[in-house]
Amino acid sequence: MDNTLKLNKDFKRLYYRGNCIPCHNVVVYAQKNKLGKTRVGLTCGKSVGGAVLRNRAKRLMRESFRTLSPRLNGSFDIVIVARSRISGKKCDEVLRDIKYAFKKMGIII
RNA sequence: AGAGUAAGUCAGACGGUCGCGGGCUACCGAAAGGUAGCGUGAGGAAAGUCCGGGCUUCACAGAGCAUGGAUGCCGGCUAACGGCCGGUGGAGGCGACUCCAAGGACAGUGCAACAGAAAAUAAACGCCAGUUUUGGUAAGUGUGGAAAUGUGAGGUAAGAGCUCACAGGGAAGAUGGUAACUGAAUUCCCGUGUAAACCCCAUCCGAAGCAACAUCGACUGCGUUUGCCUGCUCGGCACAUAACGCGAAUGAUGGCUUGAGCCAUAAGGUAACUUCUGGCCACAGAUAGAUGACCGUUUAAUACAGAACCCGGCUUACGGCUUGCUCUUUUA
RNA sequence: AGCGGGAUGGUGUAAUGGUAGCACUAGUGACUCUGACUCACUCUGUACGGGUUCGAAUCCUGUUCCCGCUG
Repeated sequence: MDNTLKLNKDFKRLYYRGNCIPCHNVVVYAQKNKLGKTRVGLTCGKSVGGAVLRNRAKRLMRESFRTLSPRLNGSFDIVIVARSRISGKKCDEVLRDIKYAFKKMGIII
């Protein structure tokens, strides 16, 4: 992972201006940037569950982004939000959702 | 076989491919850092934040009183505790066993709705004597959570622990025990409950919390020194430059993990626990917060659940396995 | 993470340990030619689990949920 989004204002900018693709388990916001590297932020609200479930969801999202990252087409700011349905899901299903969203936005080829 | 009760233990392991945090070593690099190798990386509750302690800052000569808070049978253990162990007393269970905020109602104040004569200085109805308001008396009176020792006999004008027997309770305290307590002889019949109401007694307690706090640099702000308004004081203005001090907010680094530590043996103790000797540190230290994905083998390995300054407890959530003991039923 | 406060009908809000009250809402009836207003009646309760007490919304304790402060 190249870089992470940390500031609240970056998240707000993406929620306001970025393209939004909701899937079954996650919601993906994305926007092109001119930094030359891709930055990703993961959020996981309290509605997902306790600390164990939230950590698990973040790991699944991070892993699926890692498997997709060699196929990136340019540099983007991406925010992935976990929905409450993600608890108990396997890596395959999360990966499928993120892949579908990325393809639709043209992030990966 | 079923039901129950108590204690203990585990929380997956191994191999392969990719990936993440910290440490050590080597090499490259001016440095930041990078590469390679080695080894390591969540719990029994990490949770709730309910107690206690360490650590840090602030306050503080010392002692006492008052106010406030906490605890409350006895002995022991512990750094300390509201914790643990052993006992005493009480409650529950056929039993194994479990549970108990368990001091004081002869210091004082309060409360006890409704019902009931009366809820605490008992006497309204009643009974008896006497005769028109006086004495004696407490047997009886739909209540209530609680009613003034209970039952029987004697006794009497009527009655009454007034007397006796049995039962109950209080005082007293032999004996045993470190103590809580146990409760023999003797003696008395003596006005309720509530302290998780205020309170009294005994013991303990300064406050806040790692987002504490310390260090560093930069920006900006304020104050003083300085100049001017004016001879002085107060006040106001200027800070372009220099020095010193302070600080709400901001950033970075430290605090940060070796500790009342873990393991094994032996000894003391009923036990909690303590001590000796040896060994280990290969026992997490992240900072938007690291443990994952896929495949295979095996297994009882599934549930509850993720460290955030650190320890000792308590409480709550929850899967499996083992062992001791108790009760019931059936068979031999 | 560290602290502090709270939970009462559908909503808002009272209540010294002793019958849980008020307003709005909802329902039924009356009034009216009909509706509204008004009047009468009714329904719906102390977050959950234990304990102290004769008796807990209240006192004590555990759990759940919500809110606030520090950032």
